[in-house]
Amino acid sequence: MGITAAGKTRIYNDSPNAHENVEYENPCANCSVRDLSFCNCLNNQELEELDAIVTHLEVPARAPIIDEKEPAEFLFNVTGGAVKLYKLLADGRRQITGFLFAGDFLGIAMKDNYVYSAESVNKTTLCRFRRTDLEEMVDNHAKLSKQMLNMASNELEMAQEQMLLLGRKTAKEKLCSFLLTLSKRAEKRGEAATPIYVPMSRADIGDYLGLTTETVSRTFTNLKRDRVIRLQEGSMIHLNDLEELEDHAEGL
Amino acid sequence: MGITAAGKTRIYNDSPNAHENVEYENPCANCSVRDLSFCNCLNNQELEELDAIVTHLEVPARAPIIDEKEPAEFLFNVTGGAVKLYKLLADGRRQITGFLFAGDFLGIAMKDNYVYSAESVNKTTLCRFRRTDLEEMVDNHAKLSKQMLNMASNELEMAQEQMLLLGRKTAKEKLCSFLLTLSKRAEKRGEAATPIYVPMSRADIGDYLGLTTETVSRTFTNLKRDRVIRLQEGSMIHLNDLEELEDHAEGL
DNA sequence: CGGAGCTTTGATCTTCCTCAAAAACTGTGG
DNA sequence: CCACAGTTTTTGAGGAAGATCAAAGCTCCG
Repeated sequence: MGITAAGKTRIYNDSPNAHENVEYENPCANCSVRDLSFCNCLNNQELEELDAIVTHLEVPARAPIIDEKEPAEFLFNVTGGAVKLYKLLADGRRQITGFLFAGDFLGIAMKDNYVYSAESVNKTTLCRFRRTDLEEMVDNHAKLSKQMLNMASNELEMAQEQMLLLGRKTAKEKLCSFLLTLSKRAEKRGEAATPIYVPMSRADIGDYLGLTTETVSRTFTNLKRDRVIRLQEGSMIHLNDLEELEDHAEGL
Repeated sequence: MGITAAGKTRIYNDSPNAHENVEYENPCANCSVRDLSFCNCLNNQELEELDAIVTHLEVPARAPIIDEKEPAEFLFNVTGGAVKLYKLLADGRRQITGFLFAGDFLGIAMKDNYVYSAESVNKTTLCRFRRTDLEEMVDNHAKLSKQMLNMASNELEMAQEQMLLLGRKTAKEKLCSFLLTLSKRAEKRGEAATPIYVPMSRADIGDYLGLTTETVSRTFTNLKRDRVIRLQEGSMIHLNDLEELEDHAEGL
């Protein structure tokens, strides 16, 4: 079951007052997260082409978005909220392979079938593209193709960093690396490096770092005790000393 | 120090009898691993363009090829042998992020500086390209760009599978998954699914699977005892039952 | 106010790591 | 072809990080 399931999603275009809002005339050109997204390489005319094939969606927390092994009909761009990507083993063990935030693209590494599942972490907004539509557009716009390659290259680098984390870091190093990465990504989106918004559960963090919920919780407790971090209201975490955190992340 | 270091590498073009061998007239067109490589999408004329920018190298076992953080001047295509890619932590802990074999490309995920190091496992042959040369060619040939995106996409999928392995699998599952992956890749290169050639050391395998040398060795011993595998001459490993191995790899 | 789900804490257990030494293999020179 | 030095692999004993099992606190909502 994907996000097309009835009752789980809302399509912006269906909203009763869409025609009243001038922004809906050129949604892509006026998109607030465009300069974070793959489409920032397109000019206004090309953005209109994109408008013609895009559907805007909003999904609640914990809504399935794609399912591993299902036909890869749609690709997405995250415009708000957060998404987790994950793979499962037969007995239910789960590995979260990444979190996506505003501006991140979902579906780069795609065959004819999805090779992982995706679920929203909190309330999330997405641009949805039919894969065939977007592929056609990529074929006709070399800069889009270059952009995609660039994004794939970045994801690959992040994946390699995550392999180092999963294979060789301790629980404390893993958690510090995670917080630091969230901080750096927030900065890239134009947000503050601290405090950072950490909407995912302890279980999600554990499944991302190759730890159990309990170990994540205990490690958080230790970091609080050692005044490395401070938990704040509304899932915000303050990082007391980025340099120190960097050292902890590398095992120094 | 990279493969350009004196005494470490031999450049085929420099071999004294290069002009005597008709194959050197159109090396790329006559390349034996072309249908495994990125360049299989090029026609004969384009292969000549490629010939103009390629250098053929041979490196012995355990030769450094690229070093993390050095300027990314060259990209490579592996034509024979095996290469390991790895990242290091400050205290020497190492994570091997992948092994490359004939037909595999080295350098997809590249910024201006290398983001990982690479070293030959055994005697290895490579095509070397200056990054600027290859990028220019990619810019002028849309099918090359598409090919690169495809390869990046495949690597990303492998990376995600490896994250699942590193984060959530047991030692036995890790080793079975590793052997099975080697087998499947050998098949893709047109080799037999078993026995498979496993030239890397126990330490390398450990650093790839997030285990110690000792644990790898012990797990091998168990697999031999349980008649899952049989070690043969010359680093060959016979897989007794691929289906059974598949089950062990998934924890079934 | 009450209940479901999430987080934290505690006690115990297991897998894998570490340290150590023996065994097997590799390549080299005599 | 063999001896031997260096390296890699295997095996063993003991230890530690993190997993598991269990229960108590919190939080968020209806």
